[in-house]
Amino acid sequence: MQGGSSDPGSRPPSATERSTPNWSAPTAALGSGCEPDVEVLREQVRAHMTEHGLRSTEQRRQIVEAFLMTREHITIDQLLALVRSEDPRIGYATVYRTMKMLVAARVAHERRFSDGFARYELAVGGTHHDHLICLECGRIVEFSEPRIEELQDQIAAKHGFAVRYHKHELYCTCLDVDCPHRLRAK
Amino acid sequence: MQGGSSDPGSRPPSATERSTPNWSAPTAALGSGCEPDVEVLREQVRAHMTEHGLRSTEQRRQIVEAFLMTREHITIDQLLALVRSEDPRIGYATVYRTMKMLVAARVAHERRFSDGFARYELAVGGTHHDHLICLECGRIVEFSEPRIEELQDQIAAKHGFAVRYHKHELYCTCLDVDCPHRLRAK
DNA sequence: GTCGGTGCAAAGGTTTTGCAATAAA
DNA sequence: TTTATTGCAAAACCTTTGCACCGAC
Repeated sequence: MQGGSSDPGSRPPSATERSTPNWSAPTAALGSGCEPDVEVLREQVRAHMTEHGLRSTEQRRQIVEAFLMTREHITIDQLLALVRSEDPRIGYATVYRTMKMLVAARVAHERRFSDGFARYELAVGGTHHDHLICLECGRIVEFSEPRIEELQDQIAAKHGFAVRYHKHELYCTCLDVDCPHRLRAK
Repeated sequence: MQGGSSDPGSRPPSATERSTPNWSAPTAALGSGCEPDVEVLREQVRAHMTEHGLRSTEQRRQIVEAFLMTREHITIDQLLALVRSEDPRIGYATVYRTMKMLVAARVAHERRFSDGFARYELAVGGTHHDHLICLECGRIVEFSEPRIEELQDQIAAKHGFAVRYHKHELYCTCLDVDCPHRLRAK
């Protein structure tokens, strides 16, 4: 569905309207219990920018704020849509560049699941985790299992390697046939 | 086949010379002990083509044979280089299309590690496995660990999901400082 | 006034597709 | 002859980059 975009000319010309896949709704806020300490992250951004002589612009502020309010694995497109609702003139490239900066500041993690879109999540504490992605309802759930990490290290060692980082993604379907999140029938 | 050009011009014009990364040498043959039953796979291809009314062309034969002789996780570029050494007129698109066919015939598995290239491996029996990729020497080692699979299922179930497929990649470095495969110093 | 940031367009890099020519059945 | 396949070029697709103008400091 194209046409609805509030600013046609600001995307790469060849790109037809991108449809961010059903994975992960772009909701900006969520009210779960455990809020990561956004203030700490905000301060981390500030420190990084000062340290590197980066300037504080209105666009950056908006993009960073939109991202910090997010509790989802958000795509560039979703983030762009969010900030454009406040200022339609913000461009793609700025969002890309700002997210690169946030990754460099260790405030965001970049994830690439198998749908071709980069996604960003808050880098909360030292929490390492992996992901479960539902193929039906698009939910992305984080998990961490020390026993798996342990087995990984053993496997690597057995072959003469040490694990530096890993990628572990479980592509799933809902067990509950009536899952309210389900988007398409199977 | 048209076009007399023996080689240049057969790639997409914008593409500068592609350098397949250091991962996985394109060697066509290898003499390890356990040869997968290539004859079974060949028959599977034949059956698939008959069943779908696909025609047997010289190009397809060459590409399929080159792939079946492979014991590595081969990229399109590597495969193209192999078949071009026999017939320089074979084009990119044909290799892509043939590999898609082999995946459909369940003779090849497509893998995408995090370097942007699709890789193909023989689909031997029902063997499921995951991969360990060395960041230094480029080796790709297959592993399978039932205890991990089990934990995965438990994790998914705990969240109300069932695993359909998964991706588990260990990016490693060699433990042996003098690893003969090492390509670059750390 | 400097120099980094922004927005746009164009380019990168891998994969896919449209099309006219070609060849398998 | 009919219809699938080929090779080429161009397009698709997400991301990055070049550049002129703009704005933070």
